[in-house]
Amino acid sequence: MTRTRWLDERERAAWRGFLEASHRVERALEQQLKEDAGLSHPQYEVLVRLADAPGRELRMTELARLLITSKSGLTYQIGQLEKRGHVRRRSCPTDVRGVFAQLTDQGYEALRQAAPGHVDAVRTALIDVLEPDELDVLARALGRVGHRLR
Amino acid sequence: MTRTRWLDERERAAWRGFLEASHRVERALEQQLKEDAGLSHPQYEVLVRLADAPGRELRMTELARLLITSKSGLTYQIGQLEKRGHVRRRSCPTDVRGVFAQLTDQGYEALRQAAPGHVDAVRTALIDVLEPDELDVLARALGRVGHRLR
DNA sequence: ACCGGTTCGTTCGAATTTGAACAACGCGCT
DNA sequence: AGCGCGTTGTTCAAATTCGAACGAACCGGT
Repeated sequence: MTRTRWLDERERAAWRGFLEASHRVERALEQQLKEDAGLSHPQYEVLVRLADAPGRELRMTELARLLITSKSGLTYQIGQLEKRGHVRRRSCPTDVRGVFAQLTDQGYEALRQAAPGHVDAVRTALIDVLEPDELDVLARALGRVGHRLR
Repeated sequence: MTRTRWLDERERAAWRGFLEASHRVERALEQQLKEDAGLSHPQYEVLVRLADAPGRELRMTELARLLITSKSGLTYQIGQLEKRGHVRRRSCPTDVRGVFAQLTDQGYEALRQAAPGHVDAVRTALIDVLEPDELDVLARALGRVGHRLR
């Protein structure tokens, strides 16, 4: 066990900046989505992932993995979205245990209506605040960060 | 109302990278802290902010602002930390409504013990994954992002 | 066909978070 | 001094999150 390598000025700035940015961006998006579309950010992400998937459906476990959430948490959110008719559950033909979460037409429509406001918010909060070169560095660096934590 | 400016490839990569990184890093830190120190990340941050403050104490509202959390949420967490003896409440002399949250010696000690493991985790998850120049860009860019959302 | 070890999704209880409502107080202006 | 408005911290109910436990089902090797 070696002595702790504390963060120097630059590292501390990067860490604090990352923390504050992620909290504030999350907060801003949450508020915008709830206000304009009646959706939480996790719920919106569910719709996005399903819309991008073949057949607009994904297995629960796979979806949970994509959303970086717990299985039980996803069960709850899918339940909520099912109540609203945005999502439907379909049992997997090849695996009795398996369950597909499938985006309904109504869910797709909800996503279509929510998307523009959300993208605007993402731009306002993050993207349009960055210079083009910063954008690339962010994508590469944070992509690596996310990748190494899988 | 102009037509929506959707995200192009680079922007999408930056956005997704940011989202995934923040979720995974948060998750990794939460787990490490809970496991090694019995503290949640929010709780750890409370201790840090108090330790850095003059007199090791801060007003509730000010602390909530620093932590980017709700006042009610802070009330809860301070209650938890008070139970453990890490924090004590002190009423403000110049404002009857005011309450100082003050770090106890025991709380300081808990922070001292938790800090090395936490810093290690921050390095592993984020800092040591970045190149020096990426570190600077991150600090500057995300610092701006956080600042504009205040 | 049959174990042993995984994997699947849900359920359950506990912990946490939030916003609204609230009571009490400070502050500036008349 | 008194009024009006903003602030302070807490309480409350509701929503959300997580991990552990669970029953059920899959899968590979025998």
